Amino acid sequence: MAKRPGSRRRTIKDVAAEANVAISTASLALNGKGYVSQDTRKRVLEAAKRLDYVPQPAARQLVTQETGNVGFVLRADHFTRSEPFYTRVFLGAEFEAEQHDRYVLLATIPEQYVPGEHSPRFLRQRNVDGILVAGKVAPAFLAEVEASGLPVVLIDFEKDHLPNVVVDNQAGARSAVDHLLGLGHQRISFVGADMEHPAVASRLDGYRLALSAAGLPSDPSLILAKSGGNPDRETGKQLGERLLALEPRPTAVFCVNDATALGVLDTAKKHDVSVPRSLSIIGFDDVTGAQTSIPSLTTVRVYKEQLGELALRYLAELMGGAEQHSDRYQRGFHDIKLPTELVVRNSTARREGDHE
Amino acid sequence: MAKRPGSRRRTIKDVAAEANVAISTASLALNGKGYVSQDTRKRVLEAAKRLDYVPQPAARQLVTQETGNVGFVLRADHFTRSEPFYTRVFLGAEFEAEQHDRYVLLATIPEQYVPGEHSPRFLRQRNVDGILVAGKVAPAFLAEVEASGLPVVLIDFEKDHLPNVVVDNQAGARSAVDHLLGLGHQRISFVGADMEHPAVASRLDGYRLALSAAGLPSDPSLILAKSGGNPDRETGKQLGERLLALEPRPTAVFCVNDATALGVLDTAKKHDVSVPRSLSIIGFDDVTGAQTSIPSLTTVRVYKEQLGELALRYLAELMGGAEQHSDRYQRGFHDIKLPTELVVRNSTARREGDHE
DNA sequence: TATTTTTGTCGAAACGTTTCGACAAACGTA
DNA sequence: TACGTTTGTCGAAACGTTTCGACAAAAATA
Repeated sequence: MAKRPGSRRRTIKDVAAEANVAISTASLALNGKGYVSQDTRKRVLEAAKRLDYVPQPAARQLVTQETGNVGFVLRADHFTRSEPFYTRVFLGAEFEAEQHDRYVLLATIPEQYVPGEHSPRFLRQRNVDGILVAGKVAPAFLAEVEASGLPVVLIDFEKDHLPNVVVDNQAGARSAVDHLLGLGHQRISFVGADMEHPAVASRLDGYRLALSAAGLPSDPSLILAKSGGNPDRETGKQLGERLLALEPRPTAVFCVNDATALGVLDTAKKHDVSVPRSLSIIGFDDVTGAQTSIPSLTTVRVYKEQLGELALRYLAELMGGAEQHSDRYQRGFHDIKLPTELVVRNSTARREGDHE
Repeated sequence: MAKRPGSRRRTIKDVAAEANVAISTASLALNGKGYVSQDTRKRVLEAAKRLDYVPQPAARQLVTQETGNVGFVLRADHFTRSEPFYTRVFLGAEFEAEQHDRYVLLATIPEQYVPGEHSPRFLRQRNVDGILVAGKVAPAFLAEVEASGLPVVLIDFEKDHLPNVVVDNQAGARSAVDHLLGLGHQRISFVGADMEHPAVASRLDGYRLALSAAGLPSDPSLILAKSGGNPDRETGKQLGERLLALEPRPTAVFCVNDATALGVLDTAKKHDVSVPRSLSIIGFDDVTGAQTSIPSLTTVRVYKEQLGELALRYLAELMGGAEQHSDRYQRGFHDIKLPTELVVRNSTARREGDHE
């Protein structure tokens, strides 16, 4: 492990010499390309191992004109928010990148993005071969990325025709509301914010679908939504007040995410409304706080690491050979939907007085 | 902004041609090295700007034998914990790295580190010129880093003689306890866990120092500490129970961090002990949740981004010219202590019945 | 058997920078 | 004036890889 101070880094030249072949042959053998006999391949590989040879990325990059890096961009406020959602997505991407022998360069951009000023450095320097964009970002940024001509995959966000990997929000929401319906609830509210966000919109769709599939009318007064803003705990608290004021009061509520669900829970506690006895609450995401709240939160689990993993794999496909790439393109597989899982905890229960 | 599809990337050769100088001269001018006349320097710079020239990192790396990258390593569980402490540290480092035209490669390691198996890829591939290590990590990892011979700076953690950047925990703790003393409290408890952690130990030192400076005896029964474990909210809840059981009950408590402080607050609420009227609570770190808790938490603010910034600057110094480096070394400036700031909110108050 | 195709190996060129050494002009100083 | 030093510029080498084209031996085909 320890390097002798004077020991030069081994190069492919050393390996070639050790294996008694030409440099080019060594390269071929190492990369499994072209015609190399069994015997020499083995000799080269052994020599490489013996010398502890590690190829120098810079040299390869220079000739292949690829950087071996992918960029990962998200909004700073998303990255530093207390629920490490995107941190997990990033780690998933980083993990998968390792399999592809690539590095992930992280860059954050502000919510209010100004193209020239806030552009990620690797974009200006063209130090990446592809880009992952996680979460909602300013349109101006996406325009810039598109203009760069680099392959890009969006994560947890949709825009135009851009390739993306998203949670199956609609199906997830549906499973949540179906769960409530199965518990005998009929008057089920929806709580959410930032309705323009595609993910939020899909979750509302799922809510509506579940209700209509159950033959229930869709009552607009049950849909409590702030059109702008962020679906955070504070918003949940506020909308929780409106929820409790409804007449008659809903017996269950589907919240657009766990943060708002926890906010609604706060408000319920404040007004001494027993959860889940008088009110069932269900969230979405399965954040860390969902397990430790009192009561613990029934929610729809999202596999965050997998989101990053799949996105990177997709991006790798777009970057590698243009053939497969256009294949996928032409077959119209532009988005990948990641299934969710309903996690039943203690914030939901059979409707009071309901007899199965 | 948009690249014409067929347009080759500009090279220094293009710039040289445009400015009518040799490639070597262009390089000199661009990098501000050697002797270049005012006039030609200007011509080269203008040509570069006109052509939108961006040097290709790989080519430079190949000749300088530097990677231009620094590694940032931390434990996965630290990175994904819900308080984005290290995320902020990372962003600070990344920001500063930009000034030095370097990229930061992030790698996480597990708590139980096995050298061969979990080694960050950039360490094996030697794809970094220096390493930042944030937070507590396994000794085996640090040994590996040391053996690699790469310059390293620890952040928020101390080990042996390794250069580090840490919060001035002792002074911060002292300011916290001084604040409580100033409010008339005399019976002040300490709540913490993971006492072997250098930062925790320093905070306890600060606590003791403040008390003895005030002429108060150090009462061991007031020090509630789990020796192992993590100082998290759950731990705070548990130790909170022990705190409230003390006879006579302390009127104030200094918690080793905000997470435990919030846990103590939970317990106080549960037992209907009014905060801050009957019990003053003060934390450390100023996490996001400290502002929104009820009551909001008085705490010691830590400048997380600055921690990363300073660490990277320090590392850059160690990587750049060996002269300055050894200078600092020999002068013994191995650690940098970052000042804290007391943030007074609503969880601390004058001792009941105390008259200034 | 004669010819083409496949297999295996090699030397050399290329990628885009920095830096070394050579050289000459301009500028000091004796 | 003569000579050393500073200033300015340049060509060429070097960094460590991949890949191209040449070549020959072996194998397949006619």
